[in-house]
Amino acid sequence: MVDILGKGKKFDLMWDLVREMDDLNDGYVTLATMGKIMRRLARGGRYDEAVEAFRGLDKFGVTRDAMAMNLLMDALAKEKSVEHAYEAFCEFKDCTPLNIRTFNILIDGWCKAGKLENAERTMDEMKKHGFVPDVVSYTSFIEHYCREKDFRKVDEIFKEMQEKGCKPNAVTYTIAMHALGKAKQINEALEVYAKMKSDGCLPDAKFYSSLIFILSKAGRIKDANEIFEDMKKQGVMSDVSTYTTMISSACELSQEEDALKLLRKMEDSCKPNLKTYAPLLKMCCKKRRMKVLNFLLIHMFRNDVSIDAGTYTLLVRGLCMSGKLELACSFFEEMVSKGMVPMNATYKMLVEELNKNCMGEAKEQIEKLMSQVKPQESV
DNA sequence: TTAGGGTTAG
Repeated sequence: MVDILGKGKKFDLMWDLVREMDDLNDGYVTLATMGKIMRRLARGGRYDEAVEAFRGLDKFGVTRDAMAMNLLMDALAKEKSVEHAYEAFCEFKDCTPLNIRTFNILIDGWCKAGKLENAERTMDEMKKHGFVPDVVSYTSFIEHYCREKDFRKVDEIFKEMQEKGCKPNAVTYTIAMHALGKAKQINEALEVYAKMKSDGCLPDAKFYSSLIFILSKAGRIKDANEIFEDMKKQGVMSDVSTYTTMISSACELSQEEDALKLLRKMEDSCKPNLKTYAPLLKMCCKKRRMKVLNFLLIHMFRNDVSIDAGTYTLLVRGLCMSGKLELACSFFEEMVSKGMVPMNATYKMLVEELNKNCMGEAKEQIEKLMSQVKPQESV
């Protein structure tokens, strides 16, 4: 069912159909389907309809249990509409089972929206319902204070967790360490790593990937490499994000050989994605390495990774800056032919360069292409 | 069914 939900009008048609369905459902509509419908509606700003879908669950023989409730809460809160999630929570809390996740979704939503008082109020409400705040609840608050760079408050929450006997986990430590690294407090970030180890909490691939990132950004390439080697010894497999971080760091240093070696090596354990290729492509444009660029495009094709609008933009701009205008034009054309609309700034940059280089014919071609696309769909 | 990173510019 979900697979044929389709996009745009097709989705609306399916949603109308589901709405008009009655007890003839016969199990075609499952909670998973309804979860996706609610998410899709919330994403389109159709909050009331998402709530309506939840209200109608009984009709399909789908139980309105805590899991169903959380799917609705998550759909609404994820789409930057924690207020709507809370409204729905108030409507259903007395007639639907709740669990700790229901509250954690709301707490995280309030924290991400910067509405701390509401987050605290929801935490109190959670306690009244007999749930004890867990590591996820506290981590949402830590994330909020990290975003605010209020590390004194972050420490306070760590202390509170200790008092309550709630152990931070790899996610909690990743958030704190990453934020300190971003705030250029690299030593404090490394202290978090030390504390984590002394607490007996095992780092995972995502944690290592963050650690490698902040070390690289701080220019501590040797340390980053050591961590990359060390994680294997600790029994944690590098994943696509670890490799992407390492590749991106090598590219920033223009270390082409190292970057390509990593790309080759990662294929033994995981598949590169668009984010892996982006820094490589950027480096090739900058260094005018057209043969390597070509190699990468073939590599991407082989790995079934197709170029998105952001990557086309990167290519067009990168090639413009390196004076490879013919190639820039052909990527621009390819982008448009795939139905993507270039940003005005990218278009202007290309036209300006073509002008400077007296490439009148190519300029006309680009202008003609641009006049055929709808500007409101700019990406 | 809940929490974790850069990623198009600069």
